Amino acid sequence: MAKSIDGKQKLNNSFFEQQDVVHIARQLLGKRLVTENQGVRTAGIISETEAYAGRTDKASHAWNGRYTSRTATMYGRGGSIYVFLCYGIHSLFNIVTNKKGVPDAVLIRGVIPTEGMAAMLQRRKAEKVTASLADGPGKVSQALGIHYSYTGMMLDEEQEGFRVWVEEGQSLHPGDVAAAPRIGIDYAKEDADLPWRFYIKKAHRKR
DNA sequence: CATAGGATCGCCT
DNA sequence: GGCGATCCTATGT
Repeated sequence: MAKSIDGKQKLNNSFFEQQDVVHIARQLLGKRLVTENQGVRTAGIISETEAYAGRTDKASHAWNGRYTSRTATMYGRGGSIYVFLCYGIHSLFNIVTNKKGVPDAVLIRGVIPTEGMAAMLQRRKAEKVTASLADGPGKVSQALGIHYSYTGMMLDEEQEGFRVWVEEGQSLHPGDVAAAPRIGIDYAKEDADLPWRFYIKKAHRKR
């Protein structure tokens, strides 16, 4: 396992090649998501995730084996990133999981900022660091400088001055974590109520 | 705090 | 041509 500059353990790629995307989504809570963009480093503790279970999940872009130029990256190997444009404005950041050919992914829906506050404030056009600075999937990408054009890269791969990876972060107790239905997927019908969104309960959040 | 409406564009039909 | 794994602002309670 490689160590980053401040000594935190980067997650091994085998973590993202596990087969249970729901389990991975839960385990990512408390981990640290780090980016470097043109030399600017920003990071936050992952506080909210959602699992999307590939072909068998009606809420997934890859439902029923849907394969297009956009969703092709979901079929890459675990540990690659899937970033897509939502509502014409927002880049939504996912980490692809499972083996190559199985289009599972975890959407990162929220982080608690820990590093690079000045850069995140500037990108978010905010003046103060608050709990809402990066508590939504579009906000996460904006704060961390993740653009949808980066889709298809591997975690820890550098391209055009950009790199993103995941490190060990804070340990959580089972009671710190809540599960709930995913957001904005009413169209998924019988899959819309699956409790595949995970978040750190607010009372347990800390730096 | 809750709700409503506009922004904005690549992707799929 | 329509829409979305969202966010922000305005307005009302």
